[in-house]
Amino acid sequence: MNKYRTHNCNELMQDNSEQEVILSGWINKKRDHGNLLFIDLRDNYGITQCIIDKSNENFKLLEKIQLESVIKVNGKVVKRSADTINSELKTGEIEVDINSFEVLGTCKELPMPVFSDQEYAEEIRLKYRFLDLRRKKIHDNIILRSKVIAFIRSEMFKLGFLEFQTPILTSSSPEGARDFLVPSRLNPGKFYALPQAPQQFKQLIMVSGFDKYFQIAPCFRDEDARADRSPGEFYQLDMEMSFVEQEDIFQVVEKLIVNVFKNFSSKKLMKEKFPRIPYDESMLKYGSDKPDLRNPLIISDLSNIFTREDVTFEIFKKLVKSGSKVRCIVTKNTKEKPRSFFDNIDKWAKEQGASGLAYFTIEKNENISAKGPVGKFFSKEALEAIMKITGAEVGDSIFFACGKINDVEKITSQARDKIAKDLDLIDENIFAFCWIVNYPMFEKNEVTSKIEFSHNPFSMPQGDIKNIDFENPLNIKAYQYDIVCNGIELSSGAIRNHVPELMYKLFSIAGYEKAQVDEKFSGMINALSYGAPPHGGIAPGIDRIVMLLANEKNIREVTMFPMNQNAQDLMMNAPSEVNEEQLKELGLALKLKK
RNA sequence: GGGGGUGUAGCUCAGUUGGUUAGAGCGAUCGCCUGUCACGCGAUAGGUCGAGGGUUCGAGUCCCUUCACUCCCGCCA
Repeated sequence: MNKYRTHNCNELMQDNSEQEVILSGWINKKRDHGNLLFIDLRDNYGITQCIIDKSNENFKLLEKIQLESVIKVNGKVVKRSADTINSELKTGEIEVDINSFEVLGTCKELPMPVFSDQEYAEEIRLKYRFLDLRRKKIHDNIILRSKVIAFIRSEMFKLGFLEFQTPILTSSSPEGARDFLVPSRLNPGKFYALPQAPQQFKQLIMVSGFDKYFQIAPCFRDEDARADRSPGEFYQLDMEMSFVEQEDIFQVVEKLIVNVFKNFSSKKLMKEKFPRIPYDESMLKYGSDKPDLRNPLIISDLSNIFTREDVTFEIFKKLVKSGSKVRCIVTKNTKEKPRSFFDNIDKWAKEQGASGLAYFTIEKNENISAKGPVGKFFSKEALEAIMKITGAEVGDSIFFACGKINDVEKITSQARDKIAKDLDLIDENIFAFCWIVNYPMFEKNEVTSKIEFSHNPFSMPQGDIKNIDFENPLNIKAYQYDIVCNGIELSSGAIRNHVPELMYKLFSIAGYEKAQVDEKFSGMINALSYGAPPHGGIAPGIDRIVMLLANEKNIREVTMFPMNQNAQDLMMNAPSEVNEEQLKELGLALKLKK
């Protein structure tokens, strides 16, 4: 018999009454009646109420023990009387009458209470993460994460995928995020990089003939944090398949995601076959390539309206003439909304750094007219044209933004979220997935005017390889796709370019010489010239999937030992300084900015 | 790199127009209490008001600088 316990803290029931048992766990809560003491004993599985009174020689000792101490109790299971049953607890029909106890782990005065639903400052939670993780909500989140990952593994094996590990110490790559660098002792002056993703390795696995690969892969990117983005490291369900087209990958991933979300959440899926939205359409209708499809608001382009003679909104007309765009959002039946509703949104837009949002409400007395600060600038015919383009009806309001296309996309995208929130249009009990497809292969850097890869340089361009229009690279689309859920980017993937000549050509457009490509991507470009199968894949973010399933807004709530916003681990004191010897051995000297 | 929010007891927070000795709940310590499950009751301890500087007869409160945490922009193929 195990010396610490005969049962865990969640399994004793009426059937066990009169049994002598041993339980071990943390003291979750004490209720001391002076001559009678209740102790809620907690372990990973649940809580059992234990009881002792002054007739027991241990009573005085047990009374004094700190919460969160670890103790072992020997006692007898007794049925509770009907009026003392606690229906909140699985073990609420019984209690353990303590005979003797032993302290297994003492506990100092707590820096933060464990048994409480209160929220605490992030700093203290992270410093004492081992205490924070005892708290029910986050404890359950971490267990959920484990179950989700186990489920995904099992589904992937069922689908015929093989799991492989890829190197953590690898080479730095010029594209993408900043790398974490690791100095090499045996090769002074040279550095490994931690992988931003196992991108090249998984393609090499395909070239090696393994057909279907997956991995719950750690990825490292040295970029600044956000609520849904851990600094430093995160996990992807990395996968790759040979001899597939885009649609084959969609089939596999849709099935997997639908299974996972149905299994681990009671929320409904808006559609089980995810809508496929071309990138250009998404940018127009939602102003973003990660639209929240729970939000019914749609953006329309009204630039042409501002070239009409019977529209006299001169500021916008002037901007449109010089190449700016006008985009708008229609809100249904908002004519009764107070002036403050509209002004707040305009004020909010200014706070976001935009020049504000113009608005009016469509009315009809004898004729169609527009009510609002800028309503007078629009003729009846112009309003009818706007209504035709946007689908707006009498009683609806229209918000306008004007600016350079990137700026106007950004502010209308944010306004779409903001207005929907203000009008309470978003159903929180839905997961709305979609595929964003047909990404452009290249984009122009606004600052340098150089052509750059817009996503993944290894993606296959669309169309007949022999007839791709390399003269107009910005028109080339790629077999590149993202999954988006409720406005959160869950993953991106692509059909890869497995043709070396084509790869060199695309890299040359982005300003890379052949020799540079050979050097920077030596492993892969070399492999592609020794019989590479057509292949493609995707890499859904595990942390974000669990975050959605756990209904959390912050990724730290589903990460066991996260770092803070400045990429510091407050519990382990990482990163830390190293001593002179270590630096010397690596051939490094520090030259810090003061 | 830039912008916003927060910072008062171990924890969560209140603190009025600048005005006496900075408060509450939880936690801790001590005492009372035999059916609680957020047990109850009483008492005690606990404060560099994030730090530094300034204005003022007087600063938790106003001003400047700075630090920490956090959210956002940039960044994240």
